[in-house]
Amino acid sequence: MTRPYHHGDLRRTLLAAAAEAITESGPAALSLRDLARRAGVSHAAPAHHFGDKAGLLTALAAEGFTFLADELDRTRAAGGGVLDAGVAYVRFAVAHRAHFAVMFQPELLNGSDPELRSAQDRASDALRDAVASVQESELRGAGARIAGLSAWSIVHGFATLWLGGALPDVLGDDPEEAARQVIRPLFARD
Amino acid sequence: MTRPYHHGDLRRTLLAAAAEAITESGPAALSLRDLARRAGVSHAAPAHHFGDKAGLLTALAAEGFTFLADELDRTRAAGGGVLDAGVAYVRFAVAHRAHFAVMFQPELLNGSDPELRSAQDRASDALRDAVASVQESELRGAGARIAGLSAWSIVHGFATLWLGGALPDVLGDDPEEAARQVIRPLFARD
DNA sequence: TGTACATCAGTGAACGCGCGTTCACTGATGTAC
DNA sequence: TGTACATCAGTGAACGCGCGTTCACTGATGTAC
Repeated sequence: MTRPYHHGDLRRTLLAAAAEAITESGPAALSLRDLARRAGVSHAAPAHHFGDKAGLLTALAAEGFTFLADELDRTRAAGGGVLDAGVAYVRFAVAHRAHFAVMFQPELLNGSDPELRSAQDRASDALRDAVASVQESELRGAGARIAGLSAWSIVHGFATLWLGGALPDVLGDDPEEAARQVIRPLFARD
Repeated sequence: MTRPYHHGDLRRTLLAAAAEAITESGPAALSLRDLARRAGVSHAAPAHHFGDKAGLLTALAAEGFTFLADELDRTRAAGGGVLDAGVAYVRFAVAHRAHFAVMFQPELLNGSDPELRSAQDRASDALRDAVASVQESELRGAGARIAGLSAWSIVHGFATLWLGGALPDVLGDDPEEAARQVIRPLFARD
């Protein structure tokens, strides 16, 4: 009946609570005490797992890069092309907006954290693989390296603007469908 | 010799201090008391001008949209095309990264502020004008509306990734030159 | 199967700090006459 | 040119609050024998 002394999986629970809190009001408003409250645990507990706020956000960002890599790998395994990878990127950003909000803000993170580093590496490998499938002709003679950055820029920009509510209503409610339309001009053959 | 009682242009000074503080450590770390310290003014003074933190960030965002519109208008007046407008967008983001960091985070702002609204309108008019100059053929048959969103997405994404330090060193030090390379595949004719 | 002990997760009281907000005030500026 | 007065920008003391951090502690778990 009563709550057991040991939580069991507090680290995971705190990360989930952090994602929830960030989704509600952004990373700025996050406090460790608030997370403890959400997790139903004493306010000093989070420090045991993450040390401080940057530690927690770093763990969240690492988790985000892992999720992103998973999503891209899955798309690739299913035989998807670059366009599908782009849509997968947007799907990830929308599904995990809290993670996404934190992943590219280095000032909030411990950039040297090994777990973060390795998750980032996995994600950038997956991105590179996705882009490697573009035919030279599809990007009008841009080198493969630049092609990849163009693709990354357009999907990242779309996701950011979508999440910021900056895009017009014409695009409809479905972010994946909207993304496909907006991204296509970069890739479509004539 | 001694500081005069009236500051003279405190509002402007506070906005500049805010931009400086945000550039250093992001919007999360911003406090009105810190701004007052930077401006050499009593800690209660900022409230006179902005009410609260959201008010100040809203004013900053409005200023940002105005700067962006100015930059785009200038480019257009100089006879630049879409590609140049894209580069101008990136130039703006890099030159005013604090403004840029705040402009697309609606949860930090008073979305209904009339000054903000009108600055946003000016910027989106300028964006629309820039995109209107794209030839249909240049975007492979995408409608003009979609074309504009593709262009906006790619430059916004590039700027965000550049500022987040996420892009590889291959691109060099000059953001405008790098932007031109990365954006070009969306527009270049075969 | 039982006991002892080390380890570790989480507690809860205490602390000092920086914050936003309020409020009666004071100093400067501009305008009316 | 001079005086009175309204207006407004900025002051500074006071307040209560939520925060992160510390620390001695306690309860649970796992392992050695």
